[in-house]
Amino acid sequence: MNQIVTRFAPSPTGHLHAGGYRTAFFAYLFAKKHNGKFVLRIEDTDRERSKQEYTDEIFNVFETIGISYDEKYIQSEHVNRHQECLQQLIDSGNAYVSKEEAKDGSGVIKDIIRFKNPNKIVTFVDLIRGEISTDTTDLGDFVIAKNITEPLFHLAVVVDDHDEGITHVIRAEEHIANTPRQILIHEALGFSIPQYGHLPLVLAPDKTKMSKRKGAVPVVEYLERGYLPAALLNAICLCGWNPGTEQELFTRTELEQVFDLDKVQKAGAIFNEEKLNWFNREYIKLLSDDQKKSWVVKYLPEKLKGLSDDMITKLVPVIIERVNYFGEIKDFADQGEYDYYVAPPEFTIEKIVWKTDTVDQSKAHLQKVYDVINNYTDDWTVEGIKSTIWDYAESVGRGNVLWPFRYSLSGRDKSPDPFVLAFILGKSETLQRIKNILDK
RNA sequence: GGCCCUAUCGUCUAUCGGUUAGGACACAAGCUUUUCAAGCUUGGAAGCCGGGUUCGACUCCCGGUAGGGUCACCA
Repeated sequence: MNQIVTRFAPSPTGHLHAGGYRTAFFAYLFAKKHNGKFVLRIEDTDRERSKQEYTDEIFNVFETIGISYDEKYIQSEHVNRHQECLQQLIDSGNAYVSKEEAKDGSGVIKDIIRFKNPNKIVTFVDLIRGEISTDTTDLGDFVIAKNITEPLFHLAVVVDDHDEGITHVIRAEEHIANTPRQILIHEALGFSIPQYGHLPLVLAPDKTKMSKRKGAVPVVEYLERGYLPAALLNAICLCGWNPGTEQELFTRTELEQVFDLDKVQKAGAIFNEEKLNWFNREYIKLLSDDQKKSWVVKYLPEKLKGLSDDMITKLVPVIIERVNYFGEIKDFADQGEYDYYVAPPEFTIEKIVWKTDTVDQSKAHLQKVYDVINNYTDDWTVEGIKSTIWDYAESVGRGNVLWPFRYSLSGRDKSPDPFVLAFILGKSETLQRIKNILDK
């Protein structure tokens, strides 16, 4: 059996969102699964709308997310070949030049090239949907080139797919209606017809097609927000596809082995960002301490940049614990969440009390904590700090001691527990902050 | 509107004629060595409608409805 060759053929006319990249991943994964090749082709025949920055963006995202391609093509570099095939179609009577008024309103009469439609029923077996039949009579003699030197989409796609040896065209559902036309051109050119598989669309939250103002988050933006590339890939692949088991977390290798088109969904799906968050948290758990630290450092908010390296190292687990993606660190920082690591907090003395305690009672507990810590000489670890205070807290009520202790360090109703805070802050700063309250 | 595609919890989905319709995310409640987070336990939550076929339909067929795609000198 011939080697399978799939391709992803985006037009660089805008940002690609989850749907676009999902198409790419599925084509890539299908090729990998069957030991085939994956081709990336930039379809930039529309010179006016194509932008180099979008082409660059596609390459960058592929690089970042780790999708490799065996061959790369720029469609516009093949116009000579397209023209050649166009001429061949004209010579064989499968296409003809038509003098028509330009559609731009200028009233100019120009030559456009139309395909001579044989007006027949075209049937193909879609890899995902099964048999699809269309009466191409409805299509008329469709346009395949603006003029003899400017071939259009349908012609270019057919010629390139053939020349690049594409055996399986895996693309989005919106191309179903284009397929009969392209099959007709394949036949007219004497090319063998590839297999087609049309993926369902990734929808906006209201179940309609995505657009800039409706849920279409560019994949680069997810990457910029600090989602792990592997998590993003995993989440996108699980949207509209499942392995047939209850496994949801996959390594790249597993995906390449287990993915196949037969488990791809037929209906459109909404990409769920909550689920993406979950995937990302799962992937963060898998990171080494060093990796975690470098991600945190990369997204470190301005106000924490003066902190010592040692303190940042201690802060990493605390920060990561409550973040879905690394860009969220900034949101927490903006809410003042990390202020108490940088400087002693403002506090309201009444807030040190736990439930029914009085301020004086709470201060008495704090004084005890102060003394205990002051006399503590073992290693300054979370466990050590905890064990030195635990017995006292246990004897008079944990909340009665721990709440004022924690509040004196953070000045906030919500924060990590006091032992972790004390550990991060260090002994002298911890004592100083308790003293601040006692002196009030 | 024509043609084409699709239809299970809020979301992503399992089920390939017989199940208490399963899982995940999200949500709620409870538990856990103080708050938050995490973790653990429990819970609520679905077959679009109507006809067939069949001993038996979420599953097969037809119709309706709804949603989507496409009808460019864009891709």
